[in-house]
Amino acid sequence: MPPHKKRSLPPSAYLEPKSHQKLETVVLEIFSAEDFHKANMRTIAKKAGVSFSTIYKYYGSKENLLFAFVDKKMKVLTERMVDHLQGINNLKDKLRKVFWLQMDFYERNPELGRIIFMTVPMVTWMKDKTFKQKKLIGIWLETLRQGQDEGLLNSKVRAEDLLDFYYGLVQRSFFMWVYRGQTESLAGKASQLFEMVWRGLSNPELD
Amino acid sequence: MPPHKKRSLPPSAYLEPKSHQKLETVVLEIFSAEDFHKANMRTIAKKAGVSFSTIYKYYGSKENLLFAFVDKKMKVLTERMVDHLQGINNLKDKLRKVFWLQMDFYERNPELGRIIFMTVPMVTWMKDKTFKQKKLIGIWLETLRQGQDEGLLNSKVRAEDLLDFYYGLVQRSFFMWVYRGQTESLAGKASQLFEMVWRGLSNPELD
Amino acid sequence: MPPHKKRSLPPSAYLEPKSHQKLETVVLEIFSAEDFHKANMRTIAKKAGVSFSTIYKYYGSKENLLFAFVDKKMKVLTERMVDHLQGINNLKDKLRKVFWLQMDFYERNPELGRIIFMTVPMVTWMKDKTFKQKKLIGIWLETLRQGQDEGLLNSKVRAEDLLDFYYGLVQRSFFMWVYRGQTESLAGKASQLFEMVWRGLSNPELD
Amino acid sequence: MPPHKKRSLPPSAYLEPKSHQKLETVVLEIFSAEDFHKANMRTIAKKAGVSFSTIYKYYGSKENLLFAFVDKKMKVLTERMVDHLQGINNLKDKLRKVFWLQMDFYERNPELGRIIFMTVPMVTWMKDKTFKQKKLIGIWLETLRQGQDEGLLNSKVRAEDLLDFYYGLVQRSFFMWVYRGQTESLAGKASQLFEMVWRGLSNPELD
DNA sequence: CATGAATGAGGTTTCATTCAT
DNA sequence: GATGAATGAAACCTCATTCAT
Repeated sequence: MPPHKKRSLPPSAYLEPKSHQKLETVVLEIFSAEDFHKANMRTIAKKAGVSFSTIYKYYGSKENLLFAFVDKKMKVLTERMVDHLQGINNLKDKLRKVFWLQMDFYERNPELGRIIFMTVPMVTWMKDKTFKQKKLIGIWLETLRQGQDEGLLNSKVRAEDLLDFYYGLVQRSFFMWVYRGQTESLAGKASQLFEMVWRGLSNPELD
Repeated sequence: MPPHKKRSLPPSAYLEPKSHQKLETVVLEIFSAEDFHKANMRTIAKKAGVSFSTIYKYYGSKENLLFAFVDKKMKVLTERMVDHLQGINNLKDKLRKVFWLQMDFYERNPELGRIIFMTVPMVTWMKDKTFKQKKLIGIWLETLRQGQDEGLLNSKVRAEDLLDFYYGLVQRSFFMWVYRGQTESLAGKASQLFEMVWRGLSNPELD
Repeated sequence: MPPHKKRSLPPSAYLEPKSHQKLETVVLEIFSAEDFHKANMRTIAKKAGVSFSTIYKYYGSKENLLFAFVDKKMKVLTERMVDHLQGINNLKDKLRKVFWLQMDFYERNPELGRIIFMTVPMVTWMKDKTFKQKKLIGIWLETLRQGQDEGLLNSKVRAEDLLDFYYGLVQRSFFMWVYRGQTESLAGKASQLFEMVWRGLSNPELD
Repeated sequence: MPPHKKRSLPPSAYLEPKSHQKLETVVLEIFSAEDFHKANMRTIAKKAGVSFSTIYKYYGSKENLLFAFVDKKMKVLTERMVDHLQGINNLKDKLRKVFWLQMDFYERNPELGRIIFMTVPMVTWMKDKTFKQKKLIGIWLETLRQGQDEGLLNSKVRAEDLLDFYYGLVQRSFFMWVYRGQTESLAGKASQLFEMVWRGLSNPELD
């Protein structure tokens, strides 16, 4: 029984672990190198040593194939973020940590970042269920709203706008880091960049 | 003499104005609706009432076709931004104006925004010559550096990072505005959002 | 493994026998009906019930497609001619037999004759490897030279000219038979026409 | 009034004599070099220094353009043949002369021969009105029939078959002369080749 | 009337996806 | 269940021919 959309099964059920592992490497490599639509399924299959019919059996389509592996990788980051966002003590410290977490993660997984922010059109990406990140977003919004309620964060805009403010910088920073040649460390700049976001987010009346 | 790659000629020299106009509408419509690679050249030709061959004669490829019209539209925004950035008096007012300019522009040209930020992979877009925007970026950086020198803006990060901060919000705001259904006015929120950016950009020691 | 240019494999290895068979019929039908360049690949694919891409995968080009089938058909005639030309006993009887063979073959395969002599420019046909027919021509020349040596055939011209004399009639007869509406039997006239060729070929001093 | 199909007007009425002359050279050169369908109208126009729209105005189509010039050139040969065929005294001498005439003509106008026998599919050529050569063929057949009636020529076949016999050799000889590299003189071999045709044509009972 | 521009058709190529073994 | 073959769609490209100025 080919799993197709049943991605709730443990990954090991998908393919032989070896092929699965090889495929992961190849998928991230190929999709991060060029436009989504320039990536070639036959090349992927060949490089991974799996017949492309098998890939179709397990993943159903090019998009699903990509998303399966992106989702898997993103879960790691997402879970770490969830951990840090929940059970807030000091809001600023938490947000700083989460910001650094992301910068560090994309710096160490630049293929992931390239795929999410550069080679796959947002519009394609939006169709994937993982995009919504309901749980994560929920926690974010709750956290930010709490910050607003406590008078720590700017209340003149909706919590969603605060989130956009935050994520806009994450995305742009990664993108320009790649564009400018990945010279300095992304995570290294996280602290200073975060200070800027924080000032943007925080309640102006506190000053 | 079809211009092919000689895009230095005035746009009116490309095709008969009528066809050119029709093509513009259709190109923006089609490419903003879906992924770049799902747009169909034959459909575009048919809808625009221009022959398939003529399009290839003038634009040479799918990418060129899209970029020709995107570039043209972007010039309008770009020039307005250049105007407002140059000859700064009050830095904050200028940046606020430019921020509003962009929000307003994308709100009134959502197809443009969708193309740039959503349907075309960044990586494709980066290859287009318009992407670099040397002049505009130059003015931005100069402006921001001047602000840093005058102690108005945060000097702990490079001017480039300030720019990323600014543009990250522009892009994310537009994207989420579309994602959330384009209900409220983008330009309407510009003022409040700008206050946030400004706080992020400005010199923390001034408080 | 599609054979591409490896036409040394047995024909049955090319495509599924059924498609191959259907394609053969359609190719001969379409290319014999009109100019080579008026034959439409898409129509051929549709008529043969084989996909366009499959044809290109196996044959690579319009010319290859045509020649693959022409070559195949010609082999039958060629082999029969080789059989009859080798091991000569009575020269005249042999040549008569071979002449009849060709007339009969083209009468029963008029599409073949139309393709070779009428719809495809000689110049195109000459580029095909089958055109040279090294083996067949070799045997012909040897045969004719032997006839010259034995004093049976005219020795005032080269064996090549004798061959031209012979083949000129074959081609012209077929062509005019078609042009005049394919009314009488071609093979039926073979005997009398051959007597003329023979008189042309034979040693005038024998009379 | 563009002449289009009114090719009865004197050639000088077609285009300015200079362009006309230039066009003739170019047309023969280009169409003799390659397949009819590989000849490019734009190249022809460019080489001849005439706009291709003008060519279309005067000739209406690629085929007409070619045939106009081929017809013109062929008329010279045809008229000479007519002269020699009419008013026969000694049949054999006349046919020999006509045979030589053709060989010599094609040897000195190889582009013509290439066009007629090699680069244009017979089937295309047949559609041109010049192909029929009613007058010439009429005289030929009359001549041959008279020869049959006088007991000089073989009466077992139709006069048409005698003609095929004759023309088959002309065509094949030219073709193979080109194929073999145009080394020896075509006209030089005419005499000996004619002896062969004559023996083929002539009444076997005379021997 | 002569011309450059536009058109439509069709060859070629590359893929994602489906089919049949 | 895994695979190679087949399919269909669409980009790309070149022309003969027609159109509009």
